[in-house]
Amino acid sequence: MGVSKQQAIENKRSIVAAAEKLFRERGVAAVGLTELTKAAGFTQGGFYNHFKSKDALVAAVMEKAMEDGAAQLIAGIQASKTSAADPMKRHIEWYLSPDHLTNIEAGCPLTAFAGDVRRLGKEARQSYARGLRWNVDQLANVIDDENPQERRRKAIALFSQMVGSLMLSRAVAEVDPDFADEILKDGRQQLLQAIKA
Amino acid sequence: MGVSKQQAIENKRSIVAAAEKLFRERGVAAVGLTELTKAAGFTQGGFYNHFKSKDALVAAVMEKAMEDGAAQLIAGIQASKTSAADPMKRHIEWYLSPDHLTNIEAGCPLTAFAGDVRRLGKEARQSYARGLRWNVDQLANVIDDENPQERRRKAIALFSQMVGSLMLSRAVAEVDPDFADEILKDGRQQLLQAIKA
DNA sequence: TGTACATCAGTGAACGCGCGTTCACTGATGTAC
DNA sequence: TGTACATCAGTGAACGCGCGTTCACTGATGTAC
Repeated sequence: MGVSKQQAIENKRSIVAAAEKLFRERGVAAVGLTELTKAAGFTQGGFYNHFKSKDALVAAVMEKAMEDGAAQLIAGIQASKTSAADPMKRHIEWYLSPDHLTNIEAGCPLTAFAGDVRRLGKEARQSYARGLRWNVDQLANVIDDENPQERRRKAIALFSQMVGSLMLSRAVAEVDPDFADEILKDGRQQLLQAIKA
Repeated sequence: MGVSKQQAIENKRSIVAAAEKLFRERGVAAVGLTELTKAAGFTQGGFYNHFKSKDALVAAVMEKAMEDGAAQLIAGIQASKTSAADPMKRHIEWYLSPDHLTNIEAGCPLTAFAGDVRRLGKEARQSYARGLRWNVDQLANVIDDENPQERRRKAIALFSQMVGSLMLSRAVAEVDPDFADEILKDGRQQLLQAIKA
């Protein structure tokens, strides 16, 4: 009650941030606005000063998640350049790491929302599709092949396998951790082998 | 009201069948028991004559989905044997077909529930993990390699890519059908190439 | 084989609860003079 | 620079609604004699 415009903008941001974490971890449908605004440090009523509906928040969250994912990918590629490492190798090793397996909240949004996105609002689905297109484009740029079409094909297949390995590993992580490890390790090994050939 | 034991068993089955369709399509959290029992042709109250909770139904649905998926896979492999086709090739072509893309209700349960399973009850998660293990075992059996360990490794990587391609394709199918097609086609092409090498 | 009665699948109203959303209110911020 | 007032982010109670679950009930099925 009585808050500077600057503070209001930061508050809106913290609602989006809290929502992103909760949506990734527990699913969009399972998280209510009361819980969500409380996690951001507010009461439910103020929510509608920032968003016209839960759906609008979902769209904002997806947009932000895609931006964060993009920034993460660029940072990884840049770091590889300065350290003279193979960016694709580095990316695969991070993507299929035990760390990324556990860290859904801050990991790749394309895997985190892969299951939910079909059921979200149109705006969120469009953000997701745009994010995926962008991701594939970036990967294609660092793939070792002189044919651009072939680079794109490889990028799509590579990324599909990364997403599939991570999703399946996460799916069984709690009840069958050994199997989860095996899936992750195997995906890493096969992909690293594939980019050498 | 007043129903033969035989009929009661069939009614329970139709609750599970209706639930499976709805859960696959819309997600477990988003489907209520009232809607669900109505879809099966009953009123909500009778539900608890068959299951002690929604969670128990979810477990039964997952169990049934895994059995159906297993039967589907076996039938596919058998059909390949009698027609002298390569079972893996046939499987990939079916898995990454436009038909399977659309038909979530009757398609592979491992992809259909890949996003949701982490958030379901323990029994359901265990069924899923068991189903995935079984699926990998079956695929390993039809892979062309004399080393059993290598067969298993290839099976895991292959299936991960199938799941990833199908998930991503489905994720963007509604808002970007061209891209969805590209993902599916590309996955198919790359996988068919991989099993030849 | 026919009758009397217990069983129990299915009905539909009701329970407390949390959902998304609305609203009258508050009070510090930010503006106009 | 100081005062008066409009703005609007945040509060917290309330809305109708559907959730998962419970319950008293019904009546055909299935059993005991």
